[in-house]
Amino acid sequence: MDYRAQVTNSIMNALNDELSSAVIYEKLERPKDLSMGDLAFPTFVLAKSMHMAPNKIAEDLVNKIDATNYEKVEVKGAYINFFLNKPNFGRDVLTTIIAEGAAYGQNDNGKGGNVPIDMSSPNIAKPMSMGHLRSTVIGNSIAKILTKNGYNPIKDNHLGDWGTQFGKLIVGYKKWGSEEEVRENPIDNLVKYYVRFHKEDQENPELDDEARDWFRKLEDGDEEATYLWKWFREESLKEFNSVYKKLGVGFDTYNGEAFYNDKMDKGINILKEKDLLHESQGASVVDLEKYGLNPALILKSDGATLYITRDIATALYRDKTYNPALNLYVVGSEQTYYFEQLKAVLKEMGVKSAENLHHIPFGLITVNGKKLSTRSGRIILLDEVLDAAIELAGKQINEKNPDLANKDEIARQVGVGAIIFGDLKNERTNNIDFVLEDQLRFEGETGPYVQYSHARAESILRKANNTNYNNSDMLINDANAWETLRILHDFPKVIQSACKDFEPSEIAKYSIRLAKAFNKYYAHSKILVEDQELPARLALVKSVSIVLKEALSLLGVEAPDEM
RNA sequence: GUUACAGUAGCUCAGCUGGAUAGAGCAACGGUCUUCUAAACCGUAGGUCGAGAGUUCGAAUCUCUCCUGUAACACCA
Repeated sequence: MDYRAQVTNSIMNALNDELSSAVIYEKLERPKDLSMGDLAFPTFVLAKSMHMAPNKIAEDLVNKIDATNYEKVEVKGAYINFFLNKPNFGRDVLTTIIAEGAAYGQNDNGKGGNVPIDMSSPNIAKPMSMGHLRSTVIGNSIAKILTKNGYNPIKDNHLGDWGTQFGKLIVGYKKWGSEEEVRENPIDNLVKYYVRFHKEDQENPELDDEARDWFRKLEDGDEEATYLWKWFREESLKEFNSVYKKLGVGFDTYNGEAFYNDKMDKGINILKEKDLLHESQGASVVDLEKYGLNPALILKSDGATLYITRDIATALYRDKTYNPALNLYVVGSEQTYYFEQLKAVLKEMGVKSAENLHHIPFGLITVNGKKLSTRSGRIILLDEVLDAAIELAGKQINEKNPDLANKDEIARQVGVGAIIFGDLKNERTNNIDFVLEDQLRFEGETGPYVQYSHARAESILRKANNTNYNNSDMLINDANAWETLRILHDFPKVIQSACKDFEPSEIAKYSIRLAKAFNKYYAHSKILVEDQELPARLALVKSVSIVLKEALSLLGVEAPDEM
């Protein structure tokens, strides 16, 4: 039921066509305070045309409004405040949620359209750091939100498994490495070679030439180079997958950069056919002046490809394979300019999905204000952070709920939940200066707080003798429950908005609002009391449980029934 | 230097397309477990919304200028 439309109608009927219903609908606002009602109409807009003071307009108008469907309609200053009929509203909301269950809030706006999501994308032979967490977790959540909105997301782990760094890696491995070392501890040792390479090439710049040679060999299909590349890739993936498992994230495809290695000619040919490629200082560029952008470098002066060459191939492939409704790239905000260039180049090429290409940027993670970088050794290992969180969650369980069954698994859900939720709670684009203690908080507005609220709801349902709320009249006469009911009603709207903005934080904030309202209700009203309203109250608790669990699920966070 | 993004309580952040006395969470101080999980709830304290102009009935929110911070800016990704 659209209560905003109902209020709009009430106002329309009291007016003489001074405003269109669309304007009224849009002008209606939600008062901050419950004491000011549920929806409010500010009369300022009418002041000019009616030549009256807003306060006077409000007083006149309220007398013409038919208030029978409301608890009451009141004037306060220039505002007309509508108080909805709480029992009816509550019954509507609860009936809907109980009937729809986890599907509550689902819509079909996406009409099944394919949405490839470029996400996670760790680099082979480098450890996954907190930066990759962001792309992984944001992409994963957006995929779930898209599904809830009727799209068909395709999570693509666009592995960084190609590029000049492999030349460097091979040089490093051959000079200072050994097979045993890599077998024993792949990523640690590969990183060691890589870091050493960067240290030594400052003294011996000819190392860079060697690295370039090796990368050329790799591109040309040289046997040794290819063998090493494959091996490094395989070992790295093993480690990545254990982290993904811990996080509970999966992918539909792992089409890394190498996958597109033999698919780049097509893009280059289109560029040539359309005469978009120009030579500049020995390299090939596309001029983007009409977009207000610098030229995009497509081929290096030695003819080697670049990131963008592969991204063009990727776009062509996705265009052909998926005919995407949306084309998403969850990549750090430092690449915003690059994606503007990519989009412009694709537009010039006439690639269809360029129009629907969205870079979904997220803020940088720093330590003491400094950027992370593998080669300098300034890095936060994702796996270590997750383990620290899981360990702490385990400790908390031993203190608070020592008899809990399945402790390890729940510690994982809570610890990982804290990290994921912490990442998704705030606007994507905020930068984060990493402090471990900040990540390991389980109180206040955190993932565990929301999980705990859900577990409390489930606990009540377990203790209830019968949960036969299906036959309930769903009528609750309790002011303490009102805020919770209102928030439950908002869920479908929040799902749409989060999808439109590609913003998981909207879901996270919503889940906190709901958890907070429910905890308040829980603290002020006794639920398990044998009276007439018990079934309705249980329906409310069940609804809270359903929606909290679903909200967390949209974030990629699990909701244990006990913790 | 150019461009982009940011500047709100001690700290971390919310404040939707401008609207009613600027909100949370941490941290501080105080209160609430013989009764549904205290990872909770309730209260106290804490702010010239970076500065200044402008638009408007009305600005943390829109426009401009300035200050500060971060990032990007051709052979990395």
